Amino acid sequence: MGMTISGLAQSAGVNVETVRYYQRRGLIETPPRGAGVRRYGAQDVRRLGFIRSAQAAGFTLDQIGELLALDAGQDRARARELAAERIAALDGKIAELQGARRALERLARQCHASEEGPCPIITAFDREGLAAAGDAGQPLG
Amino acid sequence: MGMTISGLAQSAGVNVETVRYYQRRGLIETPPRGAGVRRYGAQDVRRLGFIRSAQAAGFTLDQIGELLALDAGQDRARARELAAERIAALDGKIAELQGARRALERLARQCHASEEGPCPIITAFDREGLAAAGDAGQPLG
DNA sequence: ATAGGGTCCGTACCATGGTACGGAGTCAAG
DNA sequence: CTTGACTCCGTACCATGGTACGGACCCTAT
Repeated sequence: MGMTISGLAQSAGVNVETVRYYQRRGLIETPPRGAGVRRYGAQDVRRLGFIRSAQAAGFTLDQIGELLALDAGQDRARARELAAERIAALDGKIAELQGARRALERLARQCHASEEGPCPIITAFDREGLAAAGDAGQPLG
Repeated sequence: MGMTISGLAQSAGVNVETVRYYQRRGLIETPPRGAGVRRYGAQDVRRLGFIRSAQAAGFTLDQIGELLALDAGQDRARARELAAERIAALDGKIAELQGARRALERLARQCHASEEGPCPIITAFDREGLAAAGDAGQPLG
């Protein structure tokens, strides 16, 4: 007769409270109570797994809600649109992090190079910001 | 006699409330009130600029607090440590995002390739997670 | 001296993704 | 039939980085 909420939670390695949170968000359906306690099945396990996978791809819970709705509606165009948006956002974030990484690494190398004078890692932020530490950074806000 | 809080905020392009927030966090010192109103100088402008620059490198406000406490360049070893930690964190995050990006792009291409059957973008999450962009599944609960 | 604007301060609220708590109900075992 | 574990539910709280609001106060110009 199916598992209880703790079994469902365990199947995905999440907290019971997290499952309940997803229910409140409308991502997981809340089955009717069979004699006081709700019972969950393979359907729900898959749905929870879907949510965790989509989260790993960087979708927000709101977007995942939309993906779940698309599944019912067979709207491939919209699914592609969401994927494209996500890819663009990922590209932007990756470039930003790479810029910060390059600048920081350069500063760390400079700091290692000499123990004289003030630390370049600190003075770079102080004087001109990360971007001025080299050719590396983006003009980040 | 220096600028008021709104001048300081403008100098860094931030909200007055943000400056006050940084004061509460202990990142910016709160000067004594001269005749009812606090006055800020070049020191404070630089400090605020420092905070924004370090933020652009992905440091959290807590970490920035520590950088500030390193007293403008005295403890180089700790500064390098913080930078190294940040670089490692950035590397991890970049790899994660790149993985998600690659998987999503592949799914989007598959989805474009045919209009038949269920959308691969959806079924990939459903069946096995992002890593395995395989074939079709049943609709979710 | 009075209107208007800016400042000061506590406090509450926003998004995001949960986590924790307390009381009541329910269920299975002993 | 009681004990202990689990469930249900509302609600409050956590981190993170702010944003907004309202009343009291102060500064400057008219």
